[in-house]
Amino acid sequence: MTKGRDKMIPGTLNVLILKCLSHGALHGYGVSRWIHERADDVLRVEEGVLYPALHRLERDGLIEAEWGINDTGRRAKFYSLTARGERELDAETDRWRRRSAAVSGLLDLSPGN
Amino acid sequence: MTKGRDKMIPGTLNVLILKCLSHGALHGYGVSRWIHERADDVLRVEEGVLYPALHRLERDGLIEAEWGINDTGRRAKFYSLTARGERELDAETDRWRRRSAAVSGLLDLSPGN
DNA sequence: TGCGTTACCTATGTTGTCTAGGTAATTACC
DNA sequence: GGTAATTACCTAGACAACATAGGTAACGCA
Repeated sequence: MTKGRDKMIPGTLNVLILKCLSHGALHGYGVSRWIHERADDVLRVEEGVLYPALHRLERDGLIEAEWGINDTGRRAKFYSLTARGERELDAETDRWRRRSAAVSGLLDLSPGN
Repeated sequence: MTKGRDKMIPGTLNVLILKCLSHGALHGYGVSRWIHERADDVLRVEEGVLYPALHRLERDGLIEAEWGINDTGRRAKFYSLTARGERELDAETDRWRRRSAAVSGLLDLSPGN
């Protein structure tokens, strides 16, 4: 139905952001590139989706932001995981594994049941 | 975050319904049970979610409905896949595999990258 | 000077899910 | 005979999230 490049699986963006930040603090633009590059172009986060998501996660206390300077001396807002964010990452990762396995299991059923 | 029983992964309900109907015509209530039982209680479709989804799929020409009688002589609306629905099932299944593999791949990355 | 990239942001529309109802017929139980 | 559970269908309203389409600004480079 959706033509062209793939976007996100709804409901997976938060956990992907948390996962990305578990490797260290990073700014929004970097998160977007991280997801896109490591997913081999299969997933892409539009900026109009990413920034609101970062703000929600910050509002919910799962990540926290701090203005800083990147490698090239440019100012950027660096996000990092809070303790709650780490716990949430673990919980949501488990949740994803359980549920995606269930979906894949159903889709793998052969026509004869 | 979400307590108790799991619900759907957003965006997967349509393809699961199509998959279910690929085993033969079935009424809405049966689709709901099929998903719930085969997913070992990991996924559950509430009726308030299922019926609107069936109506959307019918509106989009992916399934078609016909009133009939079930095993126990009770009247029920049986849904079956159209040709377009079958093609859509294949396309969406591929799409799911590609994207869920990407998500799982990211979540499986070890902390050191 | 102008383009591309990095970096951030918001607004609006649309869709989909969640919750919470409601109807009606049949079956099972007390 | 009454009532509860099950099967089977449906809608309405709220909310969250994604898609799209904008916009700002600073920097590097040709």
